[in-house]
Amino acid sequence: MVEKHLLEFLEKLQFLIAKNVKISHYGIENVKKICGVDIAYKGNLGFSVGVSMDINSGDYNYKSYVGEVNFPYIPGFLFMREAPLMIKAIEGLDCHLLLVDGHGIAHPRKSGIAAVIGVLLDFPTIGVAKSRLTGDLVNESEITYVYLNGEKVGVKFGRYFYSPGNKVDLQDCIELGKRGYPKVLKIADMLTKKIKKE
DNA sequence: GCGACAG
DNA sequence: ATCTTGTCGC
Repeated sequence: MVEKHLLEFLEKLQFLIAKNVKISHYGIENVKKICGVDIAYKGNLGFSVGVSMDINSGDYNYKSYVGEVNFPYIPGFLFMREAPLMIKAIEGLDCHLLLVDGHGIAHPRKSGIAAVIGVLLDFPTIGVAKSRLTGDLVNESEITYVYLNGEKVGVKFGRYFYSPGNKVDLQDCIELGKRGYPKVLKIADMLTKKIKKE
């Protein structure tokens, strides 16, 4: 159980993170090496894996980190549960764009886990989620956007949601979404479950 | 009060 | 996320 005053405090931090999110076009068509991070659990143990992949060759290498996780999952505060271990797993990896399992600014306070990690590391990030957290879906010329308070904060391709974390824009998310679910995240997810079995 | 609710 | 076999569908 997490006290109300702590969540209110965390909300203040999220507003500060959101204020520091930089939305600008990155141009992911030029990205050669991309990273992805995910986590799997076994009780209170979290197994996070960060993968760095060469877009052209498909070659990749990864780093993992195991640690105890006690903060509960609370919609809107996922970062408190997963960001610490995710950051540990990806530090040192070589790439210029990081994909995070979860939302970016498609969040009630525009501070999803991909935005938090992007701002803390001052690095380009895009959030890729398997389901909706907030916002309304609106179709506009072949594309499904996620609207929050009259603003486009993400897009949906297939069954996945893509939203800016930091230093990228909606166009980058659209270009990523068009490629289908990122292989680097699929590999991270696979390694994450494999490692927890050992 | 009721429904929604990333992983 | 995780607990879990076979099974319906593209």
